[in-house]
Amino acid sequence: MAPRVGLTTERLTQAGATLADEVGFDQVTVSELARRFDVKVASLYSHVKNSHDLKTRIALLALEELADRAADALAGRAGKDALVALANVYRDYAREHPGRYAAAQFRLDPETAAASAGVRHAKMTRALLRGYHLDEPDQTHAVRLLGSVFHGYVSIEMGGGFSHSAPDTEETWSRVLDALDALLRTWPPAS
Amino acid sequence: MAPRVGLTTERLTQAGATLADEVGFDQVTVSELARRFDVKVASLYSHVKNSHDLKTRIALLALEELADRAADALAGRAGKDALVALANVYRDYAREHPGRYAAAQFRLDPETAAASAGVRHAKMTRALLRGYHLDEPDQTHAVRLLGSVFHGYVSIEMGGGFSHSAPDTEETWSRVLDALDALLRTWPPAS
DNA sequence: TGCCCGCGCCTAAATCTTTTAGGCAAGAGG
DNA sequence: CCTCTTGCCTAAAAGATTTAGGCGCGGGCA
Repeated sequence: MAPRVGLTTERLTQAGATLADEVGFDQVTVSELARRFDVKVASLYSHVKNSHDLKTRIALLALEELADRAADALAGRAGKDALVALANVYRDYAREHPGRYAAAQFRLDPETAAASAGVRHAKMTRALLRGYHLDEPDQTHAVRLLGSVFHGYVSIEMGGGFSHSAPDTEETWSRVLDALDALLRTWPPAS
Repeated sequence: MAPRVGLTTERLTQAGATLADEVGFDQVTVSELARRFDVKVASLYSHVKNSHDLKTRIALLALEELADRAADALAGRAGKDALVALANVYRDYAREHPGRYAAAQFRLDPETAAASAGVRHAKMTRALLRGYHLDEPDQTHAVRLLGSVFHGYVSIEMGGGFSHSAPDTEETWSRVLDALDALLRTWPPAS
């Protein structure tokens, strides 16, 4: 028999992410992963604590990848240019890697979340907003609005929620970004 | 033994929804449901086709409940009043019934989705937008934007994504609705 | 070179969920 | 009063999760 396959936590996480993209994040199973490595299931338990641990690692991987892409996209851009670039990072990532994107939504316990790349995401959105000259607490409100729109749009679109309706989602997406840009430039005062 | 417990598809769906709120939608299992009815697992399979069928029914139930609440909330309201009311229906429902809300996001196959209360939701959002005098295709863009913000905000908030940051989410929520109202009143033309 | 020891993968086993097939009996309708 | 539907049962197979413990190969020791 092939003596040693060379399992590591990192390889398992990577393979898990690939598997997620292929079959969906919640179909990611320790058994299926073992099958792919042609290895007995129990062998994986030396590298990941359990199924939940595996999923957490995939989630953290996805968050890192997303943050890396976002950082690249924001480099050298400002204003609406940066807004569009960041928005497209999320949308494109979700399309290219649906399983990983779903993983990025995996509910992490607070300590894990605090140590994750999630904080980088928040920082980048804040950096983006510097171009719109919003003071606190409006900046935080805007960060949350942008997060909501990006996540909400992408997840509804990927869930097929916008299908079979008339204007294609491409056009809506660009008009939504126009609208957000306009909104950020003239952020309304508290009512 | 208790001869007949009185299982029906409806009671199972209801109990499944309650279970979802208690333990989370993806912890809803045929076995757990059987346990709650103090009945053997196989007995449930005369009432629901399988696990996926059960979850679909819970999803449809949640969509109906949400649509009913939305219809109530919109009755007699217009403009920003209606906007805030509808937004709060989603947010409150998610807080009261997290499992059901998660169920409402369950990916339905196209035919099922078309026959679901999902279409009522779209119609109500359009009704709301009549107060803002948007013509097609802008109205559709706005429907999608509102759906994205509502869903995105609620799911991030429930996932703890907004926790431990300074301005409380209550304030952000009201400012986001202010912003959306302002945006809809001055919807920017195509760039 | 030879040995040994830890790590990587194994077997075994318990527990749980899903799903199908077939059976018995209680209660509704004639 | 009989029968037939149907509601819940037993039985069983298949797959997932997780733990406990074993054996051999390769790298580091002498």
